[in-house]
Amino acid sequence: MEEKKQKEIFSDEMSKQNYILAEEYSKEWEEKKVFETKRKEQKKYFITFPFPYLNGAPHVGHAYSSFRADVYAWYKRLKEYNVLFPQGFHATGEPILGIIERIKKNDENQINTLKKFGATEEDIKKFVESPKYIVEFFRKKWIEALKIAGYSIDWSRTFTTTDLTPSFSKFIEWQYRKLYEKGYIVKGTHPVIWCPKCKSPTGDHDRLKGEGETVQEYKVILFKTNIDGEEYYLPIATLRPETIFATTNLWISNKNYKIIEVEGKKWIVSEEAYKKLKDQLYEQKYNMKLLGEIDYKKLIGEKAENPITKEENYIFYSKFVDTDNATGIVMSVPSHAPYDYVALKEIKEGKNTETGNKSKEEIQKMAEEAFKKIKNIIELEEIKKEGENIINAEYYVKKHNIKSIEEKELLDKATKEIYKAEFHKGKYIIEELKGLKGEEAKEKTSKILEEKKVLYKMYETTGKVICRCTTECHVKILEDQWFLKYSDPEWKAKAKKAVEKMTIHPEEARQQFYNTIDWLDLKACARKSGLGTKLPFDKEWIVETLSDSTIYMAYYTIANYFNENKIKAEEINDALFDYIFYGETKKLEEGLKKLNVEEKRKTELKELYNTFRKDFEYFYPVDMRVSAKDLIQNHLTFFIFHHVALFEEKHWPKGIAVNGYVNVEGEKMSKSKGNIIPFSDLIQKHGPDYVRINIVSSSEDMNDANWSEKTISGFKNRIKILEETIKIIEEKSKEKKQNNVEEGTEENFDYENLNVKEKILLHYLEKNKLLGEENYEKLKFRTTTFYTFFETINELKEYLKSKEKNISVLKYFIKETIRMNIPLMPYTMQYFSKKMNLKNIYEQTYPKAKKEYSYEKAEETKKLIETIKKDLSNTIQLVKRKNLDVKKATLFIAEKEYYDLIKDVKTKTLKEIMTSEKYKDKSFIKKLPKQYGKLKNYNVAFTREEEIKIIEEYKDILEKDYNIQIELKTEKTENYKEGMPGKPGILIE
RNA sequence: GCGGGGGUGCCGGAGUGGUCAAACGGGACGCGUUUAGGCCGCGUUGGCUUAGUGCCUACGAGGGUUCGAAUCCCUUCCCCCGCACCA
Repeated sequence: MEEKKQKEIFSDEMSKQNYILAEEYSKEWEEKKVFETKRKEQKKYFITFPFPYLNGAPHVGHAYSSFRADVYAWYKRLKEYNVLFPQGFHATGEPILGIIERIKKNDENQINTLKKFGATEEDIKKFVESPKYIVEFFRKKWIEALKIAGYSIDWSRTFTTTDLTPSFSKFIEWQYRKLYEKGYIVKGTHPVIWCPKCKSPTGDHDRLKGEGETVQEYKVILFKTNIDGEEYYLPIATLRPETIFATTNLWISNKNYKIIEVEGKKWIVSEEAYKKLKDQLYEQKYNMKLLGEIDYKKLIGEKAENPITKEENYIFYSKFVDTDNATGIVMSVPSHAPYDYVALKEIKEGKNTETGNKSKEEIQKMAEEAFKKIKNIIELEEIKKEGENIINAEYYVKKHNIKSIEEKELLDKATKEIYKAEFHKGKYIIEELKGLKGEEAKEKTSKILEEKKVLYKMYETTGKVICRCTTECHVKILEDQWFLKYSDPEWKAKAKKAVEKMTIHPEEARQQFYNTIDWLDLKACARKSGLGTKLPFDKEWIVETLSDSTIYMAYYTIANYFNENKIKAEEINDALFDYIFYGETKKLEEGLKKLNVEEKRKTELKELYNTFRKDFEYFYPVDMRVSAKDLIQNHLTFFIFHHVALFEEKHWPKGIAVNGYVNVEGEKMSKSKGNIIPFSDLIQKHGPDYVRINIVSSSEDMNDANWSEKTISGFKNRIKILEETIKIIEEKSKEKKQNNVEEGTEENFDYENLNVKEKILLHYLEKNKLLGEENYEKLKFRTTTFYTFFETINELKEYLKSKEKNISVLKYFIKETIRMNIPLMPYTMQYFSKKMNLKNIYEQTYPKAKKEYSYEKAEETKKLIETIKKDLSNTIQLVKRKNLDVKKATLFIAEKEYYDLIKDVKTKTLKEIMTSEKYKDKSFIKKLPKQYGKLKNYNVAFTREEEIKIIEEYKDILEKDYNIQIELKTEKTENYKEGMPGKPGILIE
């Protein structure tokens, strides 16, 4: 607190006031334990927000979702629910260890970030000693920030994952043993992008280069060859095995190759390939062994046999062959691969530099021979149009004007294009593949090759991937990996059922959940490094981060007892968890028996476990989980999966609300832009309520929110209006007290005797209550704010322009407005509540809309006044443009007959009206024929008398708005300006 | 590539068949209030026109359905997000 005081940087007095209120009330609420929720008779509402990761302090990005959760919690409290809103913290996994690593390496970025969040040099030194210090540091920051910001969190139930909370680890172990028993956890192998130096999978965020690259499966096909009388195999690697029907030659690089043994055959592969195959279990699966090395020169100009066509293909060198890609041996299909086409053409033209043990002429001759073999096996309509015998690749090479094998960019482009065209639109014209589509041709070819036992698989990255440690990565197949079996159809079906029954805001998100459930496959659920709980049935492994954060909400229901030391982690076991969550009495006895405690304690514990069971039954399921949309594809869906796997249907989650991301001043947040504002800075500068309402109302549904400082003024200005109104009320009641007049309450205004302005004020108040509630319910807080705050206060603003103000009405209006806006600005509303003698905000309810205050002509009255205002301002502008003084406006109410006329138009013909005696002398009758059609649809809401009365009443507001004297004339006088019903004539003087 | 969501005024964003030149919020500008600033009030913010009016052009682009489309259908271009062992 001390250091905070020093950097008082409030944007203005109002922000400062708000912060001071926050300090006062948050302390008071904490002391009174206002938000500590206990089981009671009242209906409950359990709302959660995903626990934040403790590798940083909260920033503006966290503010949005978490404020949404809190606004909803406040709202449900106003709706008389016993709201449970707990908050834990997350520390499982690598990131915290990552911080330590980076500090050790003196990473400036990291150190600056830590300092930005308030860490001192001392702190940073300590962080290196143990992750515990980092966790403690950030947890403190988080709790401080959330408390001052007015979050209505039950802190008695907080905890941090990992073995920092041993009882939680026990809970995770229970979960995993259960899933294992149910067959939802299985062992298997899995290819990952791997850093050989770090000896760990290299995720997107760990990459220096190659973000977004994934694992790709190459087909490896054996071409038989004979060198020095010995049989060897050249394993070519390809993504398009179906083109094997049109090979002309093979490509190798100019580096020496390794000779390896695979399933008893001698393969020739690049050195890099050998290492990769080793990591892809070739030793285990195919008994791979390294035999020796072979000079690439020996291979050039030799022949190898295509296993399908049995044709002999020459082996050539080409520059484009990368020994670090797949096997380092490539089959050449010049008809369908631009690289092959250009490379072969170059050799044919004698541009080849590496001829091995052969002469240049020999190689050139061989190339000529190979070139003759080029033939299309896939036909493309658009190329056929150009001419019969055009080779597809040739066409694309010409299209891009590719001259040499060096033009990599163009070649890549051409390769992509031809592949796309052939895959989607190509027709196979060879016997074996006739009539097949792209994917089918691939499959069929693979099948043939498989039968011939010349087909293998190899994994490669889709592009170069370089680890942060600057090592190049490749694909490794992880063995004995633990997986969650999200592929299980029954499990999927259950998850879908849960989604079906769930309340989801916004509704569009539901489809995304279904898609995710369908798409999820085996998911690795354990890793070897990082913080976390050990996998109970295989202690080498640690339960992976995302899968240990799926059902922890259940732990909240009992966490307080562990926090209060009523029970220790040793005093719980699987059977007892079973009892808490399933209520099996048998399990209670069984679990207690297993505990290594005294009998006396067992009796106490039995009592306690009964309480746990009751608490769990009372609070579960989760009623609403509020989170950002990026978690749909992972966490939130896992949350559903694990619940349906482990809990009874009545305890499945009931609601999920997702929201967008947060932009700052219209820009994406990013470290490089430096626009990640720490939460505490925001609160300090603007005051918690203004931060809250400003960000929560900036967006809704899945749209991205925006943090903009400018918009805060809109809230402040309107709060000022409320303040001023309260001041008016206070002054009036002082006056009354001095005069011994009894103070007015909202009950003592007589609705029937209120004037139109007041009725309208009340009408909109009641309407906004209703609309506010409707939107609160759906977490559409932007719309909520629109009604409960802007619209409501704008109405008030208009009313305040009146000369005479009904204090009782104002009092009622203010009280109801306060109640509507508690979730959006709790501290301010608490302050106003005190001033208005209302209860504390946490004891209040959402104001019920009073039907009897709805005023049927409200819309019409508003329209009438708006029309007059618009006409007045238009006319005044026009007069002013002529540089004339504007002092007075006279409004002429249309003649009485005009009102009759409008009625007549609806029922009578034009002729009848024109000839009517009644309108004979009236000037407006001359215009009637032209306007007849229009007038037929003209809607007059009021009688002449009503209209006069309304305008009379609004005279003061009009005078104030235009700073002009207004006179209302109901008779035709000098300078008469003709108007219409609902649209008086105007004379400006 | 697959899946999801979008393209509206100076900006953010309402609007999903007529009441739309487009709510609401913000910005800019002008006027009023004020010693001044802030706040507040009024107004302007596609073009032309006008004592409170009328017209034209507009809701990514093109085409269609309709008496009538920002809103429905088709085509097309563009943007954002996710695609896994990473939290």
